[in-house]
Amino acid sequence: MNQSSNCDPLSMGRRSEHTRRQLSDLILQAAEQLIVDHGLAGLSARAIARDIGYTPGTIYLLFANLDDVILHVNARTLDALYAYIKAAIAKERSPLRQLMQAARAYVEFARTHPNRWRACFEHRLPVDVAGPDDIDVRIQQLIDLIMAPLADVSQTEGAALDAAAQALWSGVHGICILTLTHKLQMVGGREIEHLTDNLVRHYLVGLAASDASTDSMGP
Amino acid sequence: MNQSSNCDPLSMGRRSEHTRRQLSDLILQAAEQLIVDHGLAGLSARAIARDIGYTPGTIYLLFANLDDVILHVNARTLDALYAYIKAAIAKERSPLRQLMQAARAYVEFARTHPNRWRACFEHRLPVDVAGPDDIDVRIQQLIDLIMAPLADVSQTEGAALDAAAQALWSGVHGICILTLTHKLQMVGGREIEHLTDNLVRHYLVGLAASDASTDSMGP
DNA sequence: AGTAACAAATGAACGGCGTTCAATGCCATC
DNA sequence: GATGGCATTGAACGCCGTTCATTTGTTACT
Repeated sequence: MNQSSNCDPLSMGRRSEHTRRQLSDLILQAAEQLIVDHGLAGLSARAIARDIGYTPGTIYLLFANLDDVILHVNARTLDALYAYIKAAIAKERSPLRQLMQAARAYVEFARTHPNRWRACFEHRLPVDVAGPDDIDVRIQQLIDLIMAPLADVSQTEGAALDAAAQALWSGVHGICILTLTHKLQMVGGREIEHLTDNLVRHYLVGLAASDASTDSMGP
Repeated sequence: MNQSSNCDPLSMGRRSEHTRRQLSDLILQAAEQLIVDHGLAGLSARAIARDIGYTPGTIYLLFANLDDVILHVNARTLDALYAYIKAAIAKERSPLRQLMQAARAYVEFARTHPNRWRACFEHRLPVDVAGPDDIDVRIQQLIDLIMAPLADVSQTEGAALDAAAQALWSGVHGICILTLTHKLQMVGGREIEHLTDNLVRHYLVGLAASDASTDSMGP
């Protein structure tokens, strides 16, 4: 009656040379490699299938559609980005340096993995699903990473702190986007790191100055 | 021998109900409308042809390919954006207010024409043509718009001024991107305008403060 | 051993895409 | 009227995402 035997339920498949989990990983790895090599535009179900030695239909046994695959790849990328920034922050002690290093880590990740990074933000879902999916949650987690040091540096809290974190993070993001897509003419030796430092430093100075003059009335 | 007659060379066409120029405009208008209605993903040669009453092949008599069409639509969009920001700046006198209004105009344009605006930055060319095309030139013109007031406010010039303009403009751009793509959780009543004001104001304060402490030694 | 049951995987098919190009149709001219 | 020649067509190619009836291989039970 019951299917309990000495073989685990995961290997119940008939022709399966791979567990569902293994196959799922294969697909995601192949998809990620295609994105790395040729960008989001280079991703196709047929290309994935070719690379893993299956047919396109197999992908649809494990994922709802290609968007679903992309979402999973992007989730992995954002996890890696999260870990990278977290490590960068952990290396520093002073909140100010933590913020600077976080920004630099973000930029460096985007520059090291341009196609994976861009896929996270270029991928446009169909009109549906306004609800915050996995991706949006992960992006919020990225922003949360800088909340603590930003609170220290700016002496703000609550909504003002949230706003500052979002503004700062968006700003760095904008620099990455425009630089990676070559929309900014980088004349001379000015590099993306300089722009990032410029933005973060001046923003933080201004933020601290504004707080000092409005929030705290002084001791 | 020569084709000179009482009819202008533009109407030499045989079955043509439209001048090449008219037909080109028809195509661009239809393409723009498709982008407005359904985003870049909603654009296709067949859809354009259907809307203007021609066949897909006709498009290729006037444009090299669909990318070429998109490039032209984007150029128009950036021209409109340029005019919009320029008008916003012209309404103000003080450089600081000019910068704030320029940022707000940018945001407002992106919010009013989200699909057209996004098309300018989502469109990814094939690996070729690194050379600065029309689009990049127009983006540089946008940045140039804020150079004069920024020079006033910041008391900087040369490379430092360029860097400040790029950093500030990229920051506002990043806010637009993340907001329009709903990657930022906009909790409470915080809106994109508040974020923009926040970024611009604090950045400018910090920029001016840094200049005062480094560049000019003070009278 | 034989067989029934069943899941894994296939591959053909559908409609749509960008793009090309020989063939067609229309017009101005001779 | 015949002719030359360009504007336009529409069929075709090879790609795409996605679906699903069919096949195939494995297990479980007789």
